[in-house]
Amino acid sequence: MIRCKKCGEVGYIKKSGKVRGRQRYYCKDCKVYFSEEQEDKSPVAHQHQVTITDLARHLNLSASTVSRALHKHPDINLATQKKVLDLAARLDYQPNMLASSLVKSKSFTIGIVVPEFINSFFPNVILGAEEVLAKAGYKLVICHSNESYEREVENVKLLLSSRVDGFLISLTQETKKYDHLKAIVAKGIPLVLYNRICTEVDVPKVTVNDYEGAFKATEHLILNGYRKVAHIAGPQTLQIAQSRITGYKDALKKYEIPVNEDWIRHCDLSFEGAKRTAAYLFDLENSPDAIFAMNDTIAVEVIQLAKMRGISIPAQLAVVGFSDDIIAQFIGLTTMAQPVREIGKAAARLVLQRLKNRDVHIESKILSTSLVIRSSSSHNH
Amino acid sequence: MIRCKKCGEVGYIKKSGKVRGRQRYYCKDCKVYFSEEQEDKSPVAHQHQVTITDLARHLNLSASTVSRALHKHPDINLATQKKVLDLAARLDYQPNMLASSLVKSKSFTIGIVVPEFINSFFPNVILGAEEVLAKAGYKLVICHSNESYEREVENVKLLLSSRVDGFLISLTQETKKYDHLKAIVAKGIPLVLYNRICTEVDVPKVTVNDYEGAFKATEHLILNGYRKVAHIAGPQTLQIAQSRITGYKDALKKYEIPVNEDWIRHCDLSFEGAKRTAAYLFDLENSPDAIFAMNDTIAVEVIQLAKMRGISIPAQLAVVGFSDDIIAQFIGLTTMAQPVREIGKAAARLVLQRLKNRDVHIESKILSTSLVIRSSSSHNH
DNA sequence: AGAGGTACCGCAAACGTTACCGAAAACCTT
DNA sequence: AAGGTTTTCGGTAACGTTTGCGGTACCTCT
Repeated sequence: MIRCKKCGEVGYIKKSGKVRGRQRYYCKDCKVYFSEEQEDKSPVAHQHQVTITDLARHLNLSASTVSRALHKHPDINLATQKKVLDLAARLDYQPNMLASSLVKSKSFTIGIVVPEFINSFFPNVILGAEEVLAKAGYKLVICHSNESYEREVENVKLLLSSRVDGFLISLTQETKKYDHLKAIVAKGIPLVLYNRICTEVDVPKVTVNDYEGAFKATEHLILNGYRKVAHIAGPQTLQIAQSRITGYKDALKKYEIPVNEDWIRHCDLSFEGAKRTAAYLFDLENSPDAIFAMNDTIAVEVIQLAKMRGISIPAQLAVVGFSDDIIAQFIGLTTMAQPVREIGKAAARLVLQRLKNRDVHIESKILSTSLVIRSSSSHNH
Repeated sequence: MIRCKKCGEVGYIKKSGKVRGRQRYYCKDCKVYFSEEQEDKSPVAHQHQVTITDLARHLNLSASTVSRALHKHPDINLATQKKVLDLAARLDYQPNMLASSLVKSKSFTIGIVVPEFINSFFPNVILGAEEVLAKAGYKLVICHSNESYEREVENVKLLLSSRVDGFLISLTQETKKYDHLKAIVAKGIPLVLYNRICTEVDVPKVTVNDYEGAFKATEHLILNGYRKVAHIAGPQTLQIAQSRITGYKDALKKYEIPVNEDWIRHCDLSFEGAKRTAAYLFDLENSPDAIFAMNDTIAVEVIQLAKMRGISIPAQLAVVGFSDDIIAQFIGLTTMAQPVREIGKAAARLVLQRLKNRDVHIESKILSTSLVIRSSSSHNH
């Protein structure tokens, strides 16, 4: 039984609108609207953190003075500053970044989206980026797309909503549309692509010299006497996969080894995909005696399968990976090392530059790779 | 040459306060303060994202109506709603979470801090937590402390500043003080500890049955004929390290094998520390024939060193790890598997519960482990 | 044709900070 | 001492949203 607050007990109350939780009512006597009583209103706000106004009240100061004191503004008397700082420490005051970012329309955070972080590659990129950003007073918020295009788009939206000041993005293997990236650029927010890049958007990019890396990796196999070199490539959507294929092919051409298209197999970046592709190559009538894999994860799967089938490495089969993932050294995988940490740092430096100066065109950065020779491709190791 | 705006060209202007970038001046004629002209004022705000007020202006509506339309409030005419939604889509409107979190004093984000994420353990925890939280409409913001106590404290402060609604924390190996955790509890913000927990704060915790896991791992070694079982433990500060030691000792006791304190070595969670400790055990006059390592990373280092020294595994030395990290299967490491993903899920569920009902005491959750036997401890594998 | 109801929308306050502007008080000058 | 300076502080608007409350215009009954 709902009663009007003004005319007391009278029941002249009729139902009206349908607001969120509770209903609204109308009293024809008082000609007034009102809503249900909030009985479950928790009596005590359970999460009131200390605010600047609290500090001001305690010290008989204005909010602006407290704010300035906290920021050590020279206009404030040192004694007052000390009083404020002391109380802030005593009450464990934590500034509300939401409010401050809102008025400054700047959040001092950079959003990074990684497609995956089970392998050590992206975590290391993050570490590198964080190092540089921290020095510049920026925080890094990490999102991972889990190799899903939808999640990538969601992540971008989320970060846009959080009003990050800049983006560091590495694409998923399924990403074929780039509207979400273009939207970032259109809004004038600095964006840097790294590792998994695309050519469709005109922003600074950080990559390693994939072509050269693939070339050298393939050359290394050839020079070690392997003539039947296959390549397990990444998804066709990936720019880096394409570059590595070209590098692979060109290395073969240099040594006048015909390219066998059957030995170039695309595969997605899952364990199963890798295993399936490895099996395909093994089962070939004319099977290769060396495999250059797009990345270490795939290379490891190749080695695993080879072991299971009793194929000895590197006698019967040589394997070279890409990245020098942590796991590579444990299983003696020859691999093309990337300066992973440096990729993150470089990307971070580029956003910061862009943040400082939005107008000038900023160059992309191409880092170089280096071959780490281990036992999977050479008898001497 | 600075001139007073009011009295025109007259130079009666004297220097005054010292504000941020520019100076403030005082004109004794006009008796008025003013500051330098902002000449470098960029003519166009370079980052104005579309706001609700923009939409309102375009549609001749009030901000409140637009807000309600975006949230599909029933009070709004469907035609108006559609107009708003369409325009929002066309202009790629992204709600400003800063503002909305501010007024609702709720951010719908949970902060998770991990000590490290080079190994696959914590990334998987994150994946699990995210899955649960996403379903409940929460976002997860990831911070990593890099095994540094200071960074852990900083992370907590950062997350407090970001006004996260809850915390998921796993401690670093150096954490001995818990004031930062107590501060969270004092503020009434839900906190759940997982994996690297401590007993000093009374909050729900998620762990695996470390004692039992260690017991079984040790027992497995004993039952496979190894009598001289050593244990490389984690840092003494870690609760889980202690539990595992107890499990290890109790297993020995069960089979009436005397505990050799020389064979229990603490080590920090770095590669170097692990290697050093392994070397110590190898160099012992009476060296063990089996090692139960605190985690897989250490176990892997043990195996690496053994290989280098020509110690055959498992003939001369058996090794068992803990976690079933990705790497374990590649190198055939016997290990105690933890339901990693589940740890994240459980922790997430606990914060959510706590968020719903702040008063009731919430039970901690202990998940169970299972032994995965591979070639590092058994000839049959 | 009123009267009572409903559908739809706007006003304004609030969230916690920051920053511009101004002003009182304290401090120096002659 | 009187005026000029400087120091130190407060008022206030603004950032973009949300939401309670209230109003107008229309509709639907007798």
